[in-house]
Amino acid sequence: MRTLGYAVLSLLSREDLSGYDLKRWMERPLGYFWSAKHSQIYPELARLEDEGFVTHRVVEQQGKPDKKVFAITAEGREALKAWVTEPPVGRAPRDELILKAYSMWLAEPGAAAVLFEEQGRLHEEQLRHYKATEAWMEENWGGSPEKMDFDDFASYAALRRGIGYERDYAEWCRWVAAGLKERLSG
Amino acid sequence: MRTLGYAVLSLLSREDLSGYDLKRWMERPLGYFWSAKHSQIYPELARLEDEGFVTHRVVEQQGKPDKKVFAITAEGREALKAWVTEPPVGRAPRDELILKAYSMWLAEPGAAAVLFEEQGRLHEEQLRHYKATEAWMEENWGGSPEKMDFDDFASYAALRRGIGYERDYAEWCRWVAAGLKERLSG
DNA sequence: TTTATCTATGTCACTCTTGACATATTAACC
DNA sequence: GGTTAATATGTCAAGAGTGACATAGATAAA
Repeated sequence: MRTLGYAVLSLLSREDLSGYDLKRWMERPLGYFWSAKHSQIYPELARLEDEGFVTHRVVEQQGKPDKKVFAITAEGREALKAWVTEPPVGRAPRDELILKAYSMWLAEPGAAAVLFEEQGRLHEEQLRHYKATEAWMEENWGGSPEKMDFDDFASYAALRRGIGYERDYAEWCRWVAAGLKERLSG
Repeated sequence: MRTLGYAVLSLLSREDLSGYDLKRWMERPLGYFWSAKHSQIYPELARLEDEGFVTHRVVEQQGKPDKKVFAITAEGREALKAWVTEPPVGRAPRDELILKAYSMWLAEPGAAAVLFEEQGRLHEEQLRHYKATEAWMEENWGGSPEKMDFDDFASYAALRRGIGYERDYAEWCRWVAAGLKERLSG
């Protein structure tokens, strides 16, 4: 099975969801580390159902169209559990901003500094958002990681990676921008 | 043009290279932040030549097959320069290990701890490699970033992002593993 | 002499992913 | 009554990327 299938199962292992619900989780917050569009999700759900990893029931709603709510099966949960402790398949890292940094010597230092300051602000903004979520989790999930339920700790751990990433990325952007500004005057 | 084209131009802006040379740069060190296989590189070179961004000449070698050495054109250099200060196109981040962390509550804490310790070691190893390169650069390129040539500073900046990334990633892996071990005993 | 390896260049089928197209229900607003 | 937006589910064409296939010159080792 491909990683997308496990991403879907990882959400369904916590809660029954429709394709539309999954689409929104794949935007935020799961999308912060694994994203997919609805054009991938609906065919993937059909495959997972073919393979016996999920089932669905149609739910009628008032004020909204009917929906198909998917649930993970015992086989699905077993497959997901087995996958969790397998080493991840190595993906080629691709970061366009680092590539731009590698070529920034061709550009005007001032124009490049603007870019890295802008990007730094974007990462700082994302960091603030993550920090607010972290504070909410710590308040509502027992104060410290050791006291959290295991599933809450798993969510908290994923968030902590996001915090580290954005903090470090923002700092690097500021450092690059500062280095560029030195080349402006002296 | 797609990012792959600019990755190729970014290498050719520093040095004339054959498709085979580019392939090796795309493994290491450029591959640390933008990678491509030779099956992508050769067609891309043909496209770049069609568009007038590169030219090539055939070079005969002793003891090796002939090669086509590519050089960036003035148009290619201009296109690359303009691209450098444009904001990067947002790519969907995908990190399978964070997805595994998000689902680790389904697994045995001990088995999951083994995974995160393993992955932590891999990131520490990459970090050591980067740190050795950093030391080499500082020794050979003037001691500190401000004293470096602009193109050397650009390479150094790209490396510094890698160092921050691996350091922070390794630390997160150790932190997750420690949290999992607590759930083993108490 | 055969085999393996490195250099060197290319093509092709397949998978993954995206963006556009397509349709339908219901609510809210003008 | 018409428009817009949110909910809800799907398909399809195209692009990006990988792995396998293919060929070939030259060296070195067995």
